[in-house]
Amino acid sequence: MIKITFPDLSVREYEAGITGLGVAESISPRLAQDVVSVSVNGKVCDATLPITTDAAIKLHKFEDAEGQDAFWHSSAHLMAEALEFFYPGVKLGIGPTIENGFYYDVDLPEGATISDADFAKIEQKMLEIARGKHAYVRTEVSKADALALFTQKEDPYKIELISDLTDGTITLYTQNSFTDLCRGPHLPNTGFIKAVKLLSIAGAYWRGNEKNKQLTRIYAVSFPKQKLLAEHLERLEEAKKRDHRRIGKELELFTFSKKVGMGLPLWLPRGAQLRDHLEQFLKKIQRQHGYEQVITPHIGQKELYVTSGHYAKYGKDSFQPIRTPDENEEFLLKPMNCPHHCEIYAARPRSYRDLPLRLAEFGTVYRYEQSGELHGLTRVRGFTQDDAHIFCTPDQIKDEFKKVIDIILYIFKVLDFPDFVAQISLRDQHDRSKYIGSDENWEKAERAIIEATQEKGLNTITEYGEAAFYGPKLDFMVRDAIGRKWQLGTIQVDYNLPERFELEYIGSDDQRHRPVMIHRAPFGSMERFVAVLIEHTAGKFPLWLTPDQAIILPISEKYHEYAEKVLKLLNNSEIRTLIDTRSEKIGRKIRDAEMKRIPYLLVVGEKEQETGTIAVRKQGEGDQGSMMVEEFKEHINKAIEDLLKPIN
RNA sequence: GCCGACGUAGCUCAGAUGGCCAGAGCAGCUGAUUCGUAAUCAGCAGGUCGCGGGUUCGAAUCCCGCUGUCGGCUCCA
Repeated sequence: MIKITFPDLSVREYEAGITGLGVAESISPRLAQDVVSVSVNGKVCDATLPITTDAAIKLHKFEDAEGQDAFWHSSAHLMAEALEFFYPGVKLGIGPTIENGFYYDVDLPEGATISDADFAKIEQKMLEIARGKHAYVRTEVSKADALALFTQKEDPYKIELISDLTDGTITLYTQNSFTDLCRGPHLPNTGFIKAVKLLSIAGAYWRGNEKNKQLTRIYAVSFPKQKLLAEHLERLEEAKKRDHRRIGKELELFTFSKKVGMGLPLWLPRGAQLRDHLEQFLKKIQRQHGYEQVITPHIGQKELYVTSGHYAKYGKDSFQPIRTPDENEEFLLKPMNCPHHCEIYAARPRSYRDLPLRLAEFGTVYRYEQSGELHGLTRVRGFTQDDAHIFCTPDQIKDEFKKVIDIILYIFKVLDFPDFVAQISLRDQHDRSKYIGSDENWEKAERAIIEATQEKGLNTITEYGEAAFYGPKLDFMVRDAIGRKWQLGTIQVDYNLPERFELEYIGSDDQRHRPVMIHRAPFGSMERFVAVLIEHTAGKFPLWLTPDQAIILPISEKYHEYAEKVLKLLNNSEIRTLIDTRSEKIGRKIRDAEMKRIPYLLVVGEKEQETGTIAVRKQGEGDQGSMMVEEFKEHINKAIEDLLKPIN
């Protein structure tokens, strides 16, 4: 007999060799139906794996992250089997679980194609196999046997994967007619899978390397109940409604023009107004934090970027140089503001007393993003960074860094940004060829970031290989409506540019020293920030409630006098008022047209005149009831305050 | 750049298997209606069917190229 300990620390005894499933059955048959995997001493395993010694276990259902992982991964195997059925000879890459479902990368046989028209039959086949309740059978094999199996299947991808594995740890899983190299864990059998939906198809490079062959990636999702699938699809639809591209169009915030060029946003009056609010808000914070605004031109001589090192790194993949009548002259559209700011720093001798020097600019930059990269406002070719560069002494770095973190956290808090992830991006641990600058400086910079975040008590994740080519960074990532992560705020330590531009300051020791530079942009870019802001505030924040857009609407002339009185009482210059009376011939048209844009409709009629109130209707929310004028005044002021919150 | 899908009036979309002068709703314009309040009534206007080739007696509908958008991959100073 062995002792099994449950998460609530209760203990039960079982025969050695009991499986997780067996344990579940001993508790209740209903539970056994739902158990998809089990953690044994913290390690997730098949629910059918015999447990031979005392152990602490936790049973996982589909609802648990661990359960979901096994469920979707098993579904990937199921999809692979269906694909083998329709595309004999298909070669398989990898088929992992992802955040919302799973995918399988496959190399279709010569000449074969797959498109969304094929999805239905594949789904049908998967369900057909699933209904057979085939067990997922685990086998441990030697490396040689595994290689032999996939050599026979002529699958170069699996062979490559196996080659990287150590002998003795290799397992295969088989369900029905299909065997795959896999670590597991898996569902007890295919019968758990009751609903599947293939979502999309995409090209994906083998092992994520552009130089490798491009495989066909098929995204899908599956559920243990049809209803869950329906709900999932429903959620996806709902999320699409919050897409900033859609809302931006509906609210007339921004647009794009084929003629102007792709990835070059055109801000419409209201979008510009919103963006301006944000700029004013940030400018004010920055003033309080000792930043000084500067303005620099949109172009710079090629030489500037040769000096900065950007030309060598990005020159050929950027907008190409602008020629002038002078053959020897070449200018580049600025892809970043740093070099210009370096030259401002270098404009005169600097003393340690000048530092930290914080130069800020809403600088519009142009980057030639690959055509397939463009995406609404989140990835564009011309955008405005809320940029600033802090020039400081090496001992000021950490402190300055922390102050920037404060600004970013303050902004996120004020704008009620939900979940963000603070990501520390460091060098690739293996390949250091893509970075410029000395190891020593890199290490100093990396340490400064890590310490600053620790001292700020920031929860961070660390990504290796994500650093910029000139230095490590701390990024604040936020998700958009459909779950994609975007980098918004960013802070980067840079030892390189000061060196390349030979920036100096005279220290208290009367010697020349090299300053350190911190790049930072709390919003990241106005475009991306507005995009994410729109998606996060859609439906809850009166984005388009601007102070001049409330309307007073007396229902007819006979109540005009009372309406005048109401107006006087409201007496709020922030509220634009429109009086609709027939005598003034404003009429229904204005009303109808304005209705769409005006958040509050105030109605004054007989009833109101009697009770001394006004009727209030709010766009999209219906009647707010009759209110005393003073009450409404408070109400509207509150709404305006909410709107202006980021500005004050 | 790569894989896949898509591209019809300002917006949302209809237009099997190629064939009467390309349709609807909303928005716009004109006029009527003044109606407790997001779709009042009548009329008008609005489209090189993304662009360019080709097949055909005939193409928005089929083929090719280009371009843009969307979903991914790679990239993201």
